[in-house]
Amino acid sequence: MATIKDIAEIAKVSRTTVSRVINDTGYVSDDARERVLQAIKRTGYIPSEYAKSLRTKQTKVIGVILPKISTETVSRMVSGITEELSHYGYQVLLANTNLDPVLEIDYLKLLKARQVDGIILVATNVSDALIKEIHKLTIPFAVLGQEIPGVTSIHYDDYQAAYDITRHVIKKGHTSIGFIGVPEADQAVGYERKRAFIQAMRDHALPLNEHWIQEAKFDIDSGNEAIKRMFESRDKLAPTAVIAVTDRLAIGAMQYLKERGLSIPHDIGITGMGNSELSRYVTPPLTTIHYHYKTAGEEVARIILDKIDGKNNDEKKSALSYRLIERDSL
Amino acid sequence: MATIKDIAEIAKVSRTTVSRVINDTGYVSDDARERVLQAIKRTGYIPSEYAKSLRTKQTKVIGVILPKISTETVSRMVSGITEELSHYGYQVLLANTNLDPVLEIDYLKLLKARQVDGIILVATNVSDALIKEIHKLTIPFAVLGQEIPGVTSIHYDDYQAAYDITRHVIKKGHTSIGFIGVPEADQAVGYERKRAFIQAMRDHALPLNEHWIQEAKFDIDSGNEAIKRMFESRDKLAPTAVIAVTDRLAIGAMQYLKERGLSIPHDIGITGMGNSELSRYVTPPLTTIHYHYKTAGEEVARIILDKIDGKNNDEKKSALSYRLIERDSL
DNA sequence: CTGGAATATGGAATCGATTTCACATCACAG
DNA sequence: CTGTGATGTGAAATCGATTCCATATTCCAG
Repeated sequence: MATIKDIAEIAKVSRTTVSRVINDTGYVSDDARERVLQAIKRTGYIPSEYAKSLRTKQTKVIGVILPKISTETVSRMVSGITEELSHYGYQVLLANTNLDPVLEIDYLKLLKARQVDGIILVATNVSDALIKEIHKLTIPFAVLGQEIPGVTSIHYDDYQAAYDITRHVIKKGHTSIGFIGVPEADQAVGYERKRAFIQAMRDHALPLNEHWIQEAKFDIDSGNEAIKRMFESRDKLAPTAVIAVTDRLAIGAMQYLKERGLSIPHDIGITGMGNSELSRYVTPPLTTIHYHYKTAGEEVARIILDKIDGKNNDEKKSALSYRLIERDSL
Repeated sequence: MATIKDIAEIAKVSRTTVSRVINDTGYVSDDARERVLQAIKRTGYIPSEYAKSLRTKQTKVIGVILPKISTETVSRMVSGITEELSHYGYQVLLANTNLDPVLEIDYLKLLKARQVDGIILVATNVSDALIKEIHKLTIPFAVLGQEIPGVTSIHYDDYQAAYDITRHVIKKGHTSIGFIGVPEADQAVGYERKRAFIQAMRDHALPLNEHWIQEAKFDIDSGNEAIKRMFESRDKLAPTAVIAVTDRLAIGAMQYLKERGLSIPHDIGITGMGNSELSRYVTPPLTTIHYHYKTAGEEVARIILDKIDGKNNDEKKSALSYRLIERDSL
């Protein structure tokens, strides 16, 4: 690999002048510029980003920490992030934690060592240890998907969305409504959505049957098992509609209902949340909430860039919009 | 941010000794080591990766160029790559080209400037310009998903897989078989799979109807339109089975067939390729080919690491296994 | 008790860029 | 013709680490 020194020698100028040509700063005679440009072309010289970063303290890299890349939600967010950042010459250093909370903190340190210009955390569960570590950070930082006190974050209005969909189900005439949630450690999906469901039911003076409120993990099978528990509870009563906090959960539940010979939405209605691609192509298509994941990625990228530029350095919250998508499952 | 110089001053030793403690090399007295460790803890010092890389010529970063992150195939591959690399302390710098061939080459240069230790290209269409650029590369390089002459690559045995599924359809008793492909610029999915289909038909002395061989793009709607063209050809004949080169194409086709009131697989059978999550949950579930995408990611990561270690520096091809998954759509 | 190996430490060069500063030349206004 | 601002260039410091080499001390074998 050629270095700036080689170019300088070939072009018979100093390294300083080569640097001036590359960065288009200061005064350079046409003659010198031409010789440098020729030398660069001949050697295929590319300036080392590492040496540059060492000197300028700018890396043009944003670290992105994510829980698991191979989910639709996350990959759409990342897609938005990379697209937006690339417009400004920034690149993304990925850190995939695979849902391991220890790795989350490790990666935070690793990214610090790489002196990335900013860090975006795509969050699901947020441990106290992580929050502590985040507050120690001195570089621009933002969270996507959850709300963390004192930290800039883009999150979905999970409460309102879940409230809306519950009200929608009620408006359709249902009074016996089941709920499939996830552990409350996930603030947004687990806690907020459940709280909204319960509140909406109370606000409409509808009864809450404890057997009808089930907790599952994030996968499809888990949704299947959760609704099974609902139907096999001793009191032999079953809801006429079920709200699942994710599409996959809803789809798992639909499997069970079909196996049991129940017709959707005739015998029982069901709704999901997330508008995954899956939700559009199952039979019947799933009524769900559409979140603008990619837009959220773009948004958080812009916020980080603003912070790097020194604008907008204070904490900021923003909730992204959603919309209810009515299909045939309810 | 504290630097090695600060630590040296606090611990009253030279920078050399601090470096020795950090990297656990050479001789350091227990006393000195203790003071350095204390200083590091007190200041929260993290060595700069940039400075280190500049000196050692090792970045511990692998560049990954991909066409589009938000597809299941790619995100599963990336998941395999990051997981495997993280075991060896490597990180991934992502370059998302969003299917822009110009960006592919730009990113290749960008990654070179960052002096990544190796580059993995997840490929769909491979232009000649790109191949030329690849051959100029001096750092470890591997391709995932396509075969490029003279370049280490992991690819799927697309020809054999497509041949197998065609034979499978024929064995089920079908003789009038349609095909939905993609442009042949995509060597693996477009060219090889089509070639295999045609060969299998010939080998079984079955007729090829030109109206029944359609070309589509990669999305679901495109599959819908392709089969529509098949059914609306003037000769009024329709195949009794259709092979689509991707699951999404197959799913688009299924939509059309359902709208037309045809029963799958009774009136017409259909198959996809890829075993996307979608394929399992559509109705009826899709017969398809399962590829081990994540395993492929792990495999290519290991190959790159071997190359970095100097082992296995020569060109290498390897084809990953697949298996036919029979479901109810055929 | 002496010489070589093992232990311990630091000075200084180095990696490849940017940036500050000093200096040289030139043009032109007054 | 002289002073001043614009133009052009390079020497040297700098960023934050690693590493080679020199040097100092200690230890033990012969």
